[in-house]
Order: sequence, then structure tokens, then C-alpha cells
Amino acid sequence: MPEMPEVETIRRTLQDKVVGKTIKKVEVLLSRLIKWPSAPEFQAIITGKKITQLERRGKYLLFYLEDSLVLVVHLRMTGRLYYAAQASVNIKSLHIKFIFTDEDALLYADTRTLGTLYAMKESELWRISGLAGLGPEPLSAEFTVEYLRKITATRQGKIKALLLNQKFIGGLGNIYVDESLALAGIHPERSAGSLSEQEVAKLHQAINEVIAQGIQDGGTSFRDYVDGEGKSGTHQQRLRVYGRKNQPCFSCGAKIEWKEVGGRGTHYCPHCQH
DNA sequence: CTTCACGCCTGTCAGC
DNA sequence: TGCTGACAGGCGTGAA
Repeated sequence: MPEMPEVETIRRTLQDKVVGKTIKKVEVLLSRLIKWPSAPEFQAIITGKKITQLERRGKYLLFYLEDSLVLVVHLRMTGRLYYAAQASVNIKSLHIKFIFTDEDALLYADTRTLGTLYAMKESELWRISGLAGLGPEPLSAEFTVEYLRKITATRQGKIKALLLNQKFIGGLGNIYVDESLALAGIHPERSAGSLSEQEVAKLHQAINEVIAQGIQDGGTSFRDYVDGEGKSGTHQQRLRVYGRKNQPCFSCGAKIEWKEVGGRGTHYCPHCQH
């Protein structure tokens, strides 16, 4: 479900609440979500540890703990993290509870149960290949026009598929890719290598703009997404193409089209995007 | 190496 | 009112 702006919003809404808290107890109701180590070991190594820092890389959340330990959470499609004062709340699809010494809790819920959690020493983070191999993020110093030109130039696959690949750019997902391509006026099925220098520059600018606006809006609440306090984002009000199949393009009035590109539902304006 | 199809899960919604 | 199929903010795997 969440992409970089949503995960960043969750990080910001949780940070002040969880940093400094000590995990008193971990209840794992669905152990297959724990990918490393085993669920009992996972519980054992983080129990009694204090959270010192909360960071994000791409779509991963990293809870840094005492003793150089890290709790890593990836929400995938429908994962949610809620901070609950005085634990006993009733929420659907609740799978993991992190209960603090003051009885507040951090709750992990996930309808499709595709999310993944890990706990390990900081020095062991290489075990999470998706995290270790993450490309530069939008808005970062490493994500330059030059970099985007370099990764697109030699590849013949569709530009949309490349933008979704976390090895190349960390943090983009289906909504923000469709929105970036719409803003840049580039058709999602264009071969990456066919983009002109001008188009690459426009795309680079569009990605940064869309992601920055997404963060400023507190994310896009299209169906499931809420932040760490259970609140919706507002970026859905700004979407140009995503979720607007058959509705008129705001620029030209043509009907927004939908088709599958690279195995993902894709929205675009057939008139404005070439 | 790059690219693509598929599997993983469950809930919701459109169309019959 | 059921029922069925399509689809959903993601990513890892394996085959070509």
C-alpha cells in the first residue's frame, strides 16, 4: 500500500511517540510475517530493548534499538502501524503487538498479510536484500538528472517498470510513478532508452515534485492508508491520473485510460503523454 | 546481464 | 440476493 511519502508520514507521526520507549512484550499472532530470525528469536531479541531512533529508507521503516539492534518493517500492500495509548484497542487484522513498559503499544495490522518484519544487529542488515540493494531516493543528493539519464540510457524495458524497480530508485510505487509520468508528459510504455535528454530532465523534476507534494500532503489515502495516528492523507485530491479511469484529463479533457503495464494497473492521458 | 510472468494473501466491488 | 472474476499504494523468484 504505502510508497515513500506514506512511509515517511508514518515515520514522522510515530517518531516522537516511540523514541525513548522500552518494549516490554511482543505478541506475535501471525508468525509467518516475521522473516528473520524465527518468530520466537524475534521476540526474544527485541524484548526489553529501548527504541533510540526511527528512520526510513525507501519504503522500509527502521526502528533502531539499544545494543545496535534494528527492527525493520516493510508494509508491502496493506500493512499499517498504529500507535495506541493504553493498548486495548479493537482493530481489524491485528497481527503483532509491541507493548511498551508504560502500557502504550505499537500495533501492526495487515489485511493481505504480505508485510514483512525483521530484527537483527545493525551489522546484519545486508541480509535484507531489498534494503541492501535500494537505489537512491527521490529528493536525495544522489538522485540527480545525470543518474536518471545513466540508468535509462542503456535499458530497453518500459520506463514505468524501471521507475518501479527499487534497485534503481528507492521509494517510488504505482501511484507516484503514474503521477510522475503524467506530469512529465511521458507515456508509461515508452522504452526507457528512448527518452531524450530533455524528457529525462523533465521526468527527474516531475518525480521530485510529485514526491515532495505527496509528503507535504501526508500521503495518498486511496483505500487503506492511514498514518501512525490513524489519520488519512490528502494527496488523493491532487491526483492527475491515478484512479481517474474514464474521467477527463485536467489539461486537455481527453478521457484518462487504464491498462496493464509491467503487470501493474496503469493510468495515463492518451493525449498528453507520448 | 535484463526483462517478464507468476505467486503470495484477503477484501471489495462491478456485473451477471 | 448470491456468485464469480477482476483488481488492489509490493516484491521475490525463476525462466527465457
